[in-house]
Amino acid sequence: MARRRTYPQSFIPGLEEETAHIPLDRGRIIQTALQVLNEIGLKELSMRKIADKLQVKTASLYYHVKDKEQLMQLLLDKICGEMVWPEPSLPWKEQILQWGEQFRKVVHSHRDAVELFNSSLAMGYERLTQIEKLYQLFVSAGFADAQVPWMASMLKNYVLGFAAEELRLNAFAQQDRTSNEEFGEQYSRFFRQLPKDLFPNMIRLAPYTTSTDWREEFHFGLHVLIDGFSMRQRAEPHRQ
Amino acid sequence: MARRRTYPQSFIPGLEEETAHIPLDRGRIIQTALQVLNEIGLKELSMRKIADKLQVKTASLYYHVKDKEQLMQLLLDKICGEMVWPEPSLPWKEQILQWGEQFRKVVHSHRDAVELFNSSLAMGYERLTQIEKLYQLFVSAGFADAQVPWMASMLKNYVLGFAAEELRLNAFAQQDRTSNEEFGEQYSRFFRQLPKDLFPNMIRLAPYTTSTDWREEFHFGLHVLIDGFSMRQRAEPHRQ
DNA sequence: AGATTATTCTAATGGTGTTAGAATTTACTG
DNA sequence: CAGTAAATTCTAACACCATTAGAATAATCT
Repeated sequence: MARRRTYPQSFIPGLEEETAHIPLDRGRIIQTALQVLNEIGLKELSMRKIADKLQVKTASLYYHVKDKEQLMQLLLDKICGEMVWPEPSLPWKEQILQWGEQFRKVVHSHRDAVELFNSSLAMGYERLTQIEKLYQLFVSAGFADAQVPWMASMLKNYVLGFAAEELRLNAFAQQDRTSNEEFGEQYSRFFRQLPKDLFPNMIRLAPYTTSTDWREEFHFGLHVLIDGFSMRQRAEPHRQ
Repeated sequence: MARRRTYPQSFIPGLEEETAHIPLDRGRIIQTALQVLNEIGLKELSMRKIADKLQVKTASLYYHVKDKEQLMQLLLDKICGEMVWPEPSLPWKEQILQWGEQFRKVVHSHRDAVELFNSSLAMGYERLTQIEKLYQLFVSAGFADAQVPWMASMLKNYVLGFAAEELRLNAFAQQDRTSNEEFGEQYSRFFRQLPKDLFPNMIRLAPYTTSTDWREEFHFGLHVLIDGFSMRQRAEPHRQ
């Protein structure tokens, strides 16, 4: 019914409707913040830049959001909402593999999402749901109650830690000379210049660390965890 | 030989020697920064506060150090230097246990050391040494070359991820009402107020997550990793 | 139409990392 | 010892940042 504010906009007939300022709300702030995050990264993300993109003064954000910290939590929860769950009818080992892949995918689909995960405790709705489903997975697989949160935490931390390392190396590769033309070359040169008597293993294993197949390494770790878990299974899975 | 600067100091005979300003250098900056870090945490740590504690203007730091980032790297490397290594003659599984305990100890002995580890690639001398020794451990245990860096990375990330969660919960407990009188109470109330139909597992398992024996949980995870690793051992350990 | 509420803006505060260039102290040399 | 060169620290500023109080404006309701 009521027309929204047209405000400090030069009057251009016909265009008036499109360029009219629509009012702020959390959803729009979160959405825009996520957009800016993907463009410039967490380190450069500021309230000012979010407000600028919204064509709004910085202080206006604080009517809809308490802190920058709270906004980051909301961002994180929004990201968690994109998680896709493995089919519960699958064997638990297969479910864990898929859970890991999906989680890694989510983390990768937003710049610096890892640091967002590592900067706060899980309290948002989507994030809690993620944990709940993971608990359900382990419980259905027949693990002891006391160990379920532990294993869930391990799995979550594995994916986050792995993704963090991936991104660190990626960031390092791009920050350096001439984008990423011949990165592996320069990175392995760093290893070769190390004192051979002090770092024999690092130098010998350099080929495996300088150019690794991330996907293969990721699955290797998942299987290590699955094997370690399965040795602590107390009973047959009771499919409910 | 040459006397150091006495500079803008009120002349008190006898005390002159003690209160004389000693010149800056990297070592002293790092040492003081580490001290300030333990007092106020990484989030509050600033160049200004480090300089203040050194009774020096902020800009002076930049003659001895390029960035804040570089200073953080130096801090991290200094911390890594405190690592104590397990005896190589021990069985590899025992070595991994000890390595994990020692690393966790180091991380805990400096406030927010975890975030320091997660904020940069390993390039300092001490940090590289840490990795080298870990590689040596896995190599001696008879693992395939290609897998050694992967397993080392997993182990390192496990300890860091675990410590991060420990500290997050700790920080949350203290930030809240009236220091830490009855934290478990309030934390478990949070779980009880969740919708029972959406988070059945979280609520049922709350007792295990609200008050966990950190040491027991930590060892549980280490053993999970060790078991997972041991299934990929290709040969007998060749004790050199 | 007037009053009330909801939302946004103006303007300021106190913090941050960093730098250029002046001032000063130290080390060296004749 | 005097004078110069180098090493080190300081002054002063810049451009950011998160956050807030209170004025100004828009939306809504009576």
